[in-house]
Amino acid sequence: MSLVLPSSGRRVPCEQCPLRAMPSFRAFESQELRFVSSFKTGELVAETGTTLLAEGNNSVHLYTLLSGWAFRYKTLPDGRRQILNYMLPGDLVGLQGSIIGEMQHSVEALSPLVLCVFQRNRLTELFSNHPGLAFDITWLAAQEERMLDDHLLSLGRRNAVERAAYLIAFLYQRAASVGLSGANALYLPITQMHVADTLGLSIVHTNKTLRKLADRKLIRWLDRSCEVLDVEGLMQAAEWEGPLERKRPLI
Amino acid sequence: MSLVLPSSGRRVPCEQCPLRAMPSFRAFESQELRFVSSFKTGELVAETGTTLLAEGNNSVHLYTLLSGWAFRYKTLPDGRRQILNYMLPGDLVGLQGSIIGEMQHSVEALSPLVLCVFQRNRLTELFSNHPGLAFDITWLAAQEERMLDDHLLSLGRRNAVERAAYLIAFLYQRAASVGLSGANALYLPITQMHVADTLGLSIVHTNKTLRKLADRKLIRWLDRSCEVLDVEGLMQAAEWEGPLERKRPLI
DNA sequence: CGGCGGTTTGATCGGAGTCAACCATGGTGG
DNA sequence: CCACCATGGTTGACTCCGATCAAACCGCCG
Repeated sequence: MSLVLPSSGRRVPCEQCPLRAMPSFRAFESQELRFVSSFKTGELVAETGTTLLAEGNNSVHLYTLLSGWAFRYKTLPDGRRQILNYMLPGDLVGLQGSIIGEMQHSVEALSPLVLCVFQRNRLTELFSNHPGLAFDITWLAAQEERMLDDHLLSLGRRNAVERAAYLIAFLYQRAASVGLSGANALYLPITQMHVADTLGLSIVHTNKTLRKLADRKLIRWLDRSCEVLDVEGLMQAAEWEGPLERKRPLI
Repeated sequence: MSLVLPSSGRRVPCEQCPLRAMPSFRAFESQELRFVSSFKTGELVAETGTTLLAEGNNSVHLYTLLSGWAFRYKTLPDGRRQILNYMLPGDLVGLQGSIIGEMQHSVEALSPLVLCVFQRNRLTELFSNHPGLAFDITWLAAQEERMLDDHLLSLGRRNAVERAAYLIAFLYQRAASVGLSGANALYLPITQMHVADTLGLSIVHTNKTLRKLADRKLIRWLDRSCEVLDVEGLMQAAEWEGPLERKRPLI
C-alpha cells in the first residue's frame, strides 16, 4: 500500500527528457539544463496508492513528476478528506514543504509513478546561481496558486453539476497539455471517491451528478476511470472560459 | 468608489518601517534592505471600496500592503462572487500578475489603505542579485498556497458553523501576528456579505450562522465589523489546530 | 465460493437557499 | 427639519439541493 520502491538510479537524462521536448515547456539554456541535470540525484518509482509525502512530516524530498498521476490532500481531525489538486507530469511535488519546512498536506499516487528526485539542500544554490530557475520555481508556485483560486471559486459558488463539469474539463486540459490525450478521448485514472473528495460532495451525490453529465453525452464513466467526450460542452456547463496557456518551465 | 488617489510620494523609509520592527518579521541584511528601499518607488493611498487590481487586467503593479485590510476575489460570468483570501499589512499584492503576466483575480480595499509601490520590471534584477529576497518571494507564494489549501478544506468539508468559526479564527490569528489585536478583542472590518462570499454561503444563512457563534459567546457582531471574544473556542468549533508561526519576510 | 472496492439506485432527511418582510443607521436633498 | 432612500443586519416561512441510510449489482481476486 504505502511501499516506496528504492530509487532505481538514473534512467532518463535531463537533456533527453521526453517531457522537455513537448511544446508546452519552454526551452532551457544549456547551463540551466546542466544544473538541473546535476540537481537530480536519481529516480523514484512508486506504485498506485503509495503515500509519497505525509502531512506533518518534516523530512521532505523535492520531486518532479516524470510520468503518472498523483493528488494532494488534507484531512480534518475526524477524517473528512479534501483533495486540493492533482499532479501531472512536469509538476513539482513537495515544493511547499521544501520552502516552508513542514509538509501541510499529503500526496498519493493515482497510478504508477516515476519521479525525479532532487537534493533539497541545493535549493539555496539554485536560487543563488540560477535566477532564471528560481523565477521558474516562483512561477510554478504562482501557477499552483491560480489553480487553487479557480478550485475555490468552484467549491464556493458552483453547484454540483457545474463543479463536476469544471473539474473534468480542468483535468482534461491539463492532461492534454502534457500530451496525455489520444485523439480527443482521455481517461482519467480516478474513482468517484476522488471526484467526491475534490468537489466536497458525498459519493452518492457525486455518482448522480456524473450520471447527469453522462446523460448529456459529455463524459462516459468507465470502471475506475472517466472518458471525456466533449470538453467544450463541459466548459460551457461550468461557465468556464478555459485556462490561459503559457510556455511553462520544467525543473 | 473606484478612485485611486495618486501616489503621495515616500513617507515611510523602509529602514524605519513600523512593520519591520514587529517580532513576526525576520531581520534583513542591510544590503537587502537597501535594495528593497530602492525597489520601492513610492506610496499609494486608497480609500475603502477601491478596486486596486481587476481580473483580466494586464498592466499590473506590485505592492506591499503597509496598512489596512483588502481582499482578493473572482467572479463567475453570471456574477457569483467568491472571496479567495484577505490581505493584511505585510502582504504582497499583485504577485500573481507580476509572475504570470495577467491578473486572474481582483483586489478591493476593505478599509483605507497605504501601499508601497514597486517597480515590476526590476523583479528580474531582484532575482538576479538578491537570491535571499527571491527565496522570500517564493516563500510568500508558498504561504499563500498553504492558506488556500486550508480554505479549500474548509469549503469542501466543513459545515456552515465550522466554516464561519474557522474563517474568523484565521483572520484573528493573522491580524494578531501583525499587531492588530488590542488586548484580546479584535474588530474585523468586514460585512456579513464578505463572510458569505468567503464561505460560499448565502447572506441569510451566514447571518443565522454568525448568530449561533454569537449565542455561544464566541464572537459579537457589531455594525460592519466583528469582535472576536474567544479564539480558542472558535478554533475548537472549527476543528482547527491553528497556524504554524514562522518568522516571515517583508518585501 | 465469498468478500471487497467501486458503482448504482431509491427513499428519506436536513442543511442551506430563496423569498419576503422588517428594523436601524446614516446620508441626501427639499 | 424631515421625508426619502440605500446599506447592512435580522427573522420567519417555505423550498430544494445534496447528505444520509439502505440495498443491491458488478467485476475481480484470493
